[in-house]
Amino acid sequence: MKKKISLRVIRRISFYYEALLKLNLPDDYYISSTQLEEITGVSCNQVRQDFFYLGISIGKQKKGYQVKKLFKELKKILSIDTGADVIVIGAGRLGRALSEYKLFKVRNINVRALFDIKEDLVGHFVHIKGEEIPIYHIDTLEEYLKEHPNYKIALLTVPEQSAQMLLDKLVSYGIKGIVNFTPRILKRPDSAADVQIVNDCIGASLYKIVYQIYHQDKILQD
Amino acid sequence: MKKKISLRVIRRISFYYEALLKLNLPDDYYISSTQLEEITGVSCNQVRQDFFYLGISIGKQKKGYQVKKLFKELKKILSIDTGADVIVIGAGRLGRALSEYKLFKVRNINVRALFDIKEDLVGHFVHIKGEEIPIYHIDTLEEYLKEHPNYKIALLTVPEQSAQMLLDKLVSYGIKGIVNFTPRILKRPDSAADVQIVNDCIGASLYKIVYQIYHQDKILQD
DNA sequence: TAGATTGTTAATCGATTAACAATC
DNA sequence: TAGATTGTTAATCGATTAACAATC
Repeated sequence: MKKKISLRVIRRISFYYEALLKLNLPDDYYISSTQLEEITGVSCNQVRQDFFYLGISIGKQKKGYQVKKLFKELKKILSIDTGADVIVIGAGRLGRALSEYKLFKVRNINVRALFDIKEDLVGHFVHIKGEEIPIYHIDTLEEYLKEHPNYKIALLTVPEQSAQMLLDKLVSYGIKGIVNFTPRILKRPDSAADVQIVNDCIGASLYKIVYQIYHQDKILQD
Repeated sequence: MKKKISLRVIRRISFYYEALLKLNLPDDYYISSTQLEEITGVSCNQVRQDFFYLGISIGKQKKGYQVKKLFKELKKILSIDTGADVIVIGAGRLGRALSEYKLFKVRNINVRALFDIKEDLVGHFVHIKGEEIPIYHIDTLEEYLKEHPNYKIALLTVPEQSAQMLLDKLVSYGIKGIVNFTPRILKRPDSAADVQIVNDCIGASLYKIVYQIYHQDKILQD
């Protein structure tokens, strides 16, 4: 039996980490699950359940969790000290917006290069706080990944027509994790059981809001 | 008791709709839940359960669902004929990327205007297939919403420091649904129980992939 | 008729919430 | 000690999967 980690747990762990970062408390301060509830909106029971599930048992009764220790545990789970290198396939507006996404830096997730097929993008750079991330031609992708065998993760932001083809290529080049931001549901090639693929549905939360606003008549009152 | 609609159901309904659009089948073709499974990856049991839950009972035994009727039902749920008008607060890269997001058009979700505080953005336009969407100064937002009282939904893509302040303003101006794309968890003002707020966590699926790739050692085999 | 597929109910699975003994 | 807070188990809730009678 695989121990499963759900997207929701990881997202909450991110919340705890980011909230803690923002509060900028002294290392030896003790924070309780109730306080974490106040700043993250996640119930204190859920907080403790998450910690229990992930084996974080550093709490002191009557005090809470020492900020220094808690940081260490959260960083471990989120691989923040190791960091992660990612490449972005598709240098359109979405690809570039993701490349400069602020929270990726906080999480030590580093976009190393973008790839596109459009000649007028190739050769340019995306500027991120002093750093310049190059846009390469998609034809050089295989070569690039041979030179950087430790880059394991790709974000896919290409037009949907070429999405599945590029996913298959990425897998054949040795990529192990792909986040699909295209509107098409992509499937993992049968040959690649060890590759993680997540379909990220960008509009989903908006669609829910639209439903709720335009179907209020149908929602019964409590 | 409110009948709750989960984000997941709405997302799957979107999948069915988009898949059907792409296939471009004749109106009188009958598609089965098994076929829907093949093209969307959602199990046929889940498909029928979703239809049952939402009151779609147009199936014919041994045949399936008539494409024309199914389209009609899905459109109704997704408010596609009515459409939805939205505004975008924050005209940075993410705000502009969302404004031109292709699937919003498919869903008849129309971005009508963007708002920003930066003088060098104000007065410009975001170009979307022949349409030009204006970027206005944030100070004109109240006035703008008075002129467009039927615009009920806002996407929030501003820097996190000003996020909660702007959310409160949006609510006070009469906005009824807000999708928060900023990295901060925002809370609904106590006064506004009827306002829908969804926090959209952009990186979450990437974070899950990072976890799985860097913690493979910890995941037990089946 | 025999086979296929729906609509619906029941069973299972997973995630959240509640409860509480332990103890600092 | 009394009060507070953890770690952990149990109860609840919700979502998915499985099953199957109805029937075209």
